[in-house]
Amino acid sequence: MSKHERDASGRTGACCPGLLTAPLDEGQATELAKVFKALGDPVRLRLLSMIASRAGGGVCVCDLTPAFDLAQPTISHHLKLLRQAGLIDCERRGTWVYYWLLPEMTDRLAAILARPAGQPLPEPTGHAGAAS
Amino acid sequence: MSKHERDASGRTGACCPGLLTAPLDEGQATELAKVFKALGDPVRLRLLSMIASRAGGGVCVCDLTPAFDLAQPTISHHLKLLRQAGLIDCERRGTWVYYWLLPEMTDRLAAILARPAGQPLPEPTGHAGAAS
DNA sequence: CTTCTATGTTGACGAACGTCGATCCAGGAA
DNA sequence: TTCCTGGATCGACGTTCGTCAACATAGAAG
Repeated sequence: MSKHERDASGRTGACCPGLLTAPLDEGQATELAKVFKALGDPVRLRLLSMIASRAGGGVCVCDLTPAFDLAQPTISHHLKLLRQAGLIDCERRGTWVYYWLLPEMTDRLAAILARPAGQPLPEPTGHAGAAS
Repeated sequence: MSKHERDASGRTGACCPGLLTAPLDEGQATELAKVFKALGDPVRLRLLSMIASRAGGGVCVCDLTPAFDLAQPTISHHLKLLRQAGLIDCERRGTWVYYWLLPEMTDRLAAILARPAGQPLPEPTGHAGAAS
């Protein structure tokens, strides 16, 4: 089921030291954008969090669907996108299909968004007083 | 310039301990999805990385535009989306407009995507041998 | 075999998105 | 003032996305 259809999963070419330290090239940006785009939908975010927070063995689709006011094919479609983004994987066990998180991808995103240590935070020029 | 038009910047209601530990509710998901959607475009990712990697004082739009094969209004539009997502802010200095990163937002995203410590990684039930 | 249930797939529709040309606004220079 | 330049806004176009109903598929149970 998780055969050859991952688009932006494993290899990025490098370890991606973060997009906050050096401008990333077009290829990296395109690949990363696919994953972020997969996260750019409330339904998929909730699906991912429901799957990720169930730490054991995987979550059955039949547990996910009733949490939404959406038709079953819609849920299936969102799960497919999350899978193609390399964020989750799935397996059929008898009648049901179970999904689980691929923490490598979320780890990678977290590392990319985190700044090295305590980046200088370039001397507030008078602005930067935005978020609470 | 950075007045009242941020949509998903500051307050989330809580500190958001991460979407990997507990299923997030509809409101949190909707708000988070706006930010991830802003990151879900290669051009915006490159813009953000170019802005973020210039640690001092901000980047002029005139330094950003020539890096893309896009018309100037398109770049302006992408910058606006990044600003509405609370990821960057800008200021006019004379003739030019300078953009800079709002690290609070990227910090928040990184924290949300990171798992608490070394999450159990739920005893591979036979699957989980997917990636690489 | 047939039947039932749980999911994935297909095709279509409206809405949102990315892009552009044209235009407008803000500042600096003459 | 009038010009010019950097950047934002507007309106429109084609593409992509989210959603659904209909259908297809995979196992389990008769």
